[in-house]
Amino acid sequence: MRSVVEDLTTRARIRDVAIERFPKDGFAGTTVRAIAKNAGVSPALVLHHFGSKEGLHRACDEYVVHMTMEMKREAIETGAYREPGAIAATYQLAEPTLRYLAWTLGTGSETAARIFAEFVGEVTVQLVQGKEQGLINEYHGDPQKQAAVLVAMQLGGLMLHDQLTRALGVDMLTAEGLMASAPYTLQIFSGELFNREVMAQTKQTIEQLQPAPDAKQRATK
Amino acid sequence: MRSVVEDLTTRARIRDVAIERFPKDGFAGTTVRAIAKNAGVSPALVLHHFGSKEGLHRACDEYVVHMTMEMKREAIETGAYREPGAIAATYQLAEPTLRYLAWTLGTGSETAARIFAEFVGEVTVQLVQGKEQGLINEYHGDPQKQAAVLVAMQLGGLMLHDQLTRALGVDMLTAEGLMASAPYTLQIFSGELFNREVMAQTKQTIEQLQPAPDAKQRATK
DNA sequence: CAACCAACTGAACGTTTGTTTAGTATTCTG
DNA sequence: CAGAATACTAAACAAACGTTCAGTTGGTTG
Repeated sequence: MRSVVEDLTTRARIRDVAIERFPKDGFAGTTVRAIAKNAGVSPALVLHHFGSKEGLHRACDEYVVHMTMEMKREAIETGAYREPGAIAATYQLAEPTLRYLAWTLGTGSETAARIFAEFVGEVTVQLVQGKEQGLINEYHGDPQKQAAVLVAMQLGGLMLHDQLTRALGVDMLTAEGLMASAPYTLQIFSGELFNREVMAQTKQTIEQLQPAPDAKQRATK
Repeated sequence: MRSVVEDLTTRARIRDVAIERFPKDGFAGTTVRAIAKNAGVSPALVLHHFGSKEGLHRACDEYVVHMTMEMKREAIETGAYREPGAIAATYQLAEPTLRYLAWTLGTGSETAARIFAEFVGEVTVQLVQGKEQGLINEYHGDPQKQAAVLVAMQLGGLMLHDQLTRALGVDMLTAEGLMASAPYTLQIFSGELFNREVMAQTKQTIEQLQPAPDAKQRATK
């Protein structure tokens, strides 16, 4: 909606400050006055540009969603990412944007649902297409559900970036951090971590405990 | 610290209301008055019991951490959980407790770090011991780092419970939800999802791009 | 029964909150 | 260069905030 050219305006500066502060102190915990002070303007100007504090929140959401989609689209076009997919590309976003993204996902807001659904949709396509191309062996059950579980796993690393950064000793919001964690992720995904027999047995046990996918509406115990 | 017996007091009721509201509206977004109203007491009583709003926050943290550790200890003693470990047992906690846990993990607080480290510590032991017992084939590099990545993945499902609940059609904060997602998780962990050759190639590419684990302190780019 | 202590409330406190309003610079437009 | 729109501020507003304080209740103890 807003072009990149006019994106260095005072309005943009205010928004960028908000994007930085909201994840840190929460929405209610971030005051309009604090944002204004950080942006070097009066509190009234913040509301002049965004109507209300909630309006500023919406503008931040929109911007971050826009940037995320843009980054993914670009990554897909240039092919500059590898399996398991779209999320890896996200890490090319600026750090505050990533922090905001992780924060939003945890709020359970409508924006969070939108972003999650977007990721799931894309990974679903990658699963189905990948299967045809031989990149994917076999997904369990519904590809959309398989994608959702996969996306949740990947985003877990994003949402817990602070903890992972400490554990791995590399900033997880940078490409370097993603690279550092990738071998560990791949070790898990490759099936080389857990013993095959134990897993197969566990899988069988779980599937026996569960009703068949068709048999719905059973009385609870 | 506090026994289970005296845990149905007014004090406990106030704390339980706080545990329910903090994840929903955030710390700053939850008012002492709202908590008092929900607990059916005066705002002054909240501060009488907990000293301050921040004191209430600490009490909630302590309680949830205590319950989490207790649940894990019990699960380990009875052996009532399977790989990949300690996190699965956590799902036996009450739903508000789980929501609070997920929220805290996202705040990056000291409590979050404590809980994460606790999980990582336990999973690390499981990895090392599991390898001796043949349950674990081979972890990549440092077992603690491998555990951290594993824990982050698993907790991703917890933190994104709202989204996963929608995607899978089962409440992810119940044992039923965990069971429903398990086959999808296992499909990923078993190595049956992604093509082996593609993964091996990706792994090799990444390891080539990275310096050897020993060679530290290289100039950036 | 007196003395005490913890549980609990109503009312008020000073502060901070988001927002409004009236007005001043600055920039665009014909 | 007049005029209109836009960018921006200082000051003030009512509402809501966390917290305090003085006081009441109800059970326990000597």
